[in-house]
Amino acid sequence: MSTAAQNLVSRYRSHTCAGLRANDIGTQARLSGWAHRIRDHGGVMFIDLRDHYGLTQIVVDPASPAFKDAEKVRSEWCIGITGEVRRRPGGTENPNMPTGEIEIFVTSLEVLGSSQELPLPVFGDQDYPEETRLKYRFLDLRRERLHNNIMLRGAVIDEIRVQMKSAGFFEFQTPILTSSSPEGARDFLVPSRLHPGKFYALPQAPQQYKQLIMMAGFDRYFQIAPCFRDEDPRADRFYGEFYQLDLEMSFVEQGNILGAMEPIYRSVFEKFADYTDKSKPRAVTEKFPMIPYAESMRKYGSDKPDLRNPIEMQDVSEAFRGAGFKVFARILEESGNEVWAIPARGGGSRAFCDRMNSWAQGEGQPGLGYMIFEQAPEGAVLPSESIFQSINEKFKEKYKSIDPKYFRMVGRGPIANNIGQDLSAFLAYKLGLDAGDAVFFVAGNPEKFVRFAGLARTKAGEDLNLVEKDRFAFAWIVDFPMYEYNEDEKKVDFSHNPFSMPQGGLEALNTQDPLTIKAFQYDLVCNGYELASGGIRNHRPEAMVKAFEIAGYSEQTVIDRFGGMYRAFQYGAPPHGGMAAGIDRIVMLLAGEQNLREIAMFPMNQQAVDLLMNAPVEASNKQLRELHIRTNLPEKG
RNA sequence: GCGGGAGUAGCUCAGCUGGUUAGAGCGCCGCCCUGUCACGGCGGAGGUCGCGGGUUCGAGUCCCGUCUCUCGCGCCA
Repeated sequence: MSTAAQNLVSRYRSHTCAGLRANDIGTQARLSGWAHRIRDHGGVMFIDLRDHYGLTQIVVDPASPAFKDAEKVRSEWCIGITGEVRRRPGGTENPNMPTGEIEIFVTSLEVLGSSQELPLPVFGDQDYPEETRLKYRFLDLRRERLHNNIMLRGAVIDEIRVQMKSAGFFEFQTPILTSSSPEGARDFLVPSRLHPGKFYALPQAPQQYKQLIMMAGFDRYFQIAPCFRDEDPRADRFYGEFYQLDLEMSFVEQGNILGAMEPIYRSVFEKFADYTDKSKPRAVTEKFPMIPYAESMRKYGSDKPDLRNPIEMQDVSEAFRGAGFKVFARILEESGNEVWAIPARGGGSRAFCDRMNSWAQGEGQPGLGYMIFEQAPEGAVLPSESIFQSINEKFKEKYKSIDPKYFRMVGRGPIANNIGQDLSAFLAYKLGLDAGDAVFFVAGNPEKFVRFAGLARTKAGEDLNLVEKDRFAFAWIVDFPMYEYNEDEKKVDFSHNPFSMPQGGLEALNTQDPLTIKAFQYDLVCNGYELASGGIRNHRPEAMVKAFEIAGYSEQTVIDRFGGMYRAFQYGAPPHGGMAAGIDRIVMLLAGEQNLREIAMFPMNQQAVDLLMNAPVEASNKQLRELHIRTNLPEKG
């Protein structure tokens, strides 16, 4: 017997509730666990006894001295029983449970912990309000689905650790009590007792530490790192604390990092692909496509596209410029404005298009223009290939051959009527749409409408059932812009990580319009979630100073705020880069859940309250005095 | 901070246009039942309809206010 198996045996049990099989028949066994389900037939009663490992049916009848005790047992009482392992009578075996061939005839029963009436049943998989579930999280965690999710989480982290180590990474711990970082999210501050008026901050990420580890020559680093951010939560974003697979590598370019990590992410996802259905493992993208940020925004209206949705948007401004549909033609007169098409395969019905239109109005849009495609009726005047070619020249594109079926395509709806059938048929061709399909249009300044266009793409894909649910669709999003224009503060700002290396280095910073500079900055996306984010770091102090100068920070500011790193850059900094992946989101996707609370043991609610532990709470006056803190609360109204 | 949804029994929910005793399933309590595995049958207890105000002969239902939860927006380099 292994040490692990021996450790399971004690005064309370000889086996776990998953341990007994037909070859144990006739032996004495002692089990402990919870009364999962009780079936009392008067003369004979059954209890499914549950522990972490499984279920075993125990049985008592009036011949047993334990009968009286057993009759008192209720759901979720913790009990220990002794009895004889018996073969179940012919025809009463349960093939659905691993222990289904046997049962234990109980001769003694000890109540180890009784239970009040349950606020939340453990049996069954019904949904319950978050508030109840979180307040009684210990009961919720007994339930099969959540219990399994938590075990999955541990297994995923184990697997990541094994993979990272075998890929040559070393695991290091970095401080939790550290210094505030000025960029990014709101910090958690920890008052210093020894330094009155000063504060530590919890790390939003070990960003500076891991770069310093590279300066220190450790070459490859990773950590399952707790990170802390004081921002409002979402279904896919915890309040307060979360875990990242944080890693950094020296002497690498972007391709080395993506090349090192892609097989690891893929194999972790492949390993647990069958978690939701043992007979149907979910497919994982074989080669992660690399999509430039600008292309992702154009095609999918998002920098974290769900690639299970096959819809790709296109700029079709040229079809509307100067054409008969006055609304769009007028919008296009303003420079920078465009018209984008959202092709919707199978969406060619008035009912669907009207539904999309009223959805768009609910999103605060004036509406959503559309066109429905049909076969041209017999005898209709059809456009010719030469008409298509001449329209196509406006798009400055070359098409090799045109399937004649597109000449037979007719657009329906007000927009089609205004731009004419030649253009409508051409749009069907350009978007690859058939009779029975539809296309939606958004017009205006792409920077303003791109978010809505992305939502419309998602909405159409989901409503038309175009999204392939049972797979993990990965992609690298690369070439993020280094800077963006901050409308509120009317200044140029870092768009992502300020420590990223600009493409073109110092020279680009000195010569290019900052808003056109791209960074060696990349995200890993999967099914519409941002799973990881990283970059090649800017390890040259003069380039770092220049990069911050463009965003309006002086060299002295850089020294004050990133003193350790600035200093380290002066002493032989190696080229380096890395990334950080959200462990919680990875587990959530693998578990097939939509909410992070389903994969965390003791999460807070959306109000950032821990209903189980009752946090946060007021500090005592003694604690506050030691910390030299006086509260200054808003007056209650 | 803002917007959507929700709040009725221990739990999940139903309760149409206002109408007299507010229902169902699960759970709980009692009785019956010796082969169930979502066991079954009979009976019972359990409700300030989130809270406060208003309209009305009459409010779970309509109006106003307020609280709580949840999803989203802002925020999250």
